[in-house]
Amino acid sequence: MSEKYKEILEHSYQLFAENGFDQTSMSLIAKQTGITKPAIYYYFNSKEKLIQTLFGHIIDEIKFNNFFNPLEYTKDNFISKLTEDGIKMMDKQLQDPYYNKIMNEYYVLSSRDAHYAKALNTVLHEFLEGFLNLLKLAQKYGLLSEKDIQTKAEFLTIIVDGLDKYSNEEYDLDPVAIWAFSVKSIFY
Amino acid sequence: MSEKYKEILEHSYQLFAENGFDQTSMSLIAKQTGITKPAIYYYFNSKEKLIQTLFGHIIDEIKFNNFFNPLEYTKDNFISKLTEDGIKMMDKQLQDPYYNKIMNEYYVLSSRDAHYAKALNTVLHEFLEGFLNLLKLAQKYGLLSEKDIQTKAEFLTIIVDGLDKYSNEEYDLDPVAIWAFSVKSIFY
DNA sequence: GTCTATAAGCAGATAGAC
DNA sequence: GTCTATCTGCTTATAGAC
Repeated sequence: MSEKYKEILEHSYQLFAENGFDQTSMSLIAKQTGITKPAIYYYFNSKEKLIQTLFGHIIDEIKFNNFFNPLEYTKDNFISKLTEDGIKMMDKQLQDPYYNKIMNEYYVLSSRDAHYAKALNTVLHEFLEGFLNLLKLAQKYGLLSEKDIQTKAEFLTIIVDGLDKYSNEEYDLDPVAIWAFSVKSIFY
Repeated sequence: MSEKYKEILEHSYQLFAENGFDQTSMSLIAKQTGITKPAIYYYFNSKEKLIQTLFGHIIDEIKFNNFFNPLEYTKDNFISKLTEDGIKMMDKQLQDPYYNKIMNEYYVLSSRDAHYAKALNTVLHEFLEGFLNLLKLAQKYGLLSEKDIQTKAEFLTIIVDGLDKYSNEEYDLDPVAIWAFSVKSIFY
């Protein structure tokens, strides 16, 4: 892929996050990238295509396996490892000031466009299955009863998603404490 | 307040939820309301003013006290009552197909406009304080240790918010089970 | 590949008649 | 209060030169 192509995507990411899709014109993206509008249309047939392409790249970054690796979980480290990995995930997404904002944009899009809804649903289910597998492993280690496994996986998925939303300075919640408590509460 | 004024707000609510603020023109709102665009400007100075006014009305509906009343909580019914009220809240918001979508719109707005951010933060803190008071009551009843009270209140707030988001047919999670589990997990 | 110039349309908002 | 008509500006997108 060409260098300009990547640059356009990078500036789009930032500008869409800051202003939203509708309030970010192709002209503004062009200006920020240091080219003109028709140059963007050379790489992307339409604004919608640009938004879709960007979405594909973002989706690839938020796979469950990028944050949680079952192979690293032993009987002894299980609870602390799960706590730790969740915190690392929050930290990573906090370091990108645009991540949360642009995800909100795509979440709104998904409520009106089945294409986006389907993709975000897939991400959700990867987390669901990921946590489910992790909890089954915990069960094998004898750390967990088989009861409520499905609910507990859904529970963790929702918490992870929610903490993301509230993990910034605007809200004075304590996401780390909440996650630690959540993890602890499934091992009773 | 005039009848037309209310009608404009009602149609705005629906259209903003369905299409988003930017994709909903004043012309469309006028058309749906059965009037012309200048008639809307007679009631609202600007589109922004319309969006703000609507926001004020919505905010009034999502106060903690509309869903949870501490006076109804006794030592015996506490856990089941808390579970029940949470479910009622989800049900109520599910019955309005526009609620979630328009709240997403305002949430996105809040990430760019301090006015909206402040108001939504207030709502969040009312829930936080509400749950905190409820948990202190539970503590008085001897149902709870004083440990982690703050974290547990934040925990419930985030769960309630997250369940809202995933309480619709698109996602095959089981919000009732998750809420029930969450409530149970704070009384160990 | 990247540009200048431009098309075609819709947005928010208002003037002024009734 | 509500209308018709209109202004101004910005939007996505393209034609065609270099």
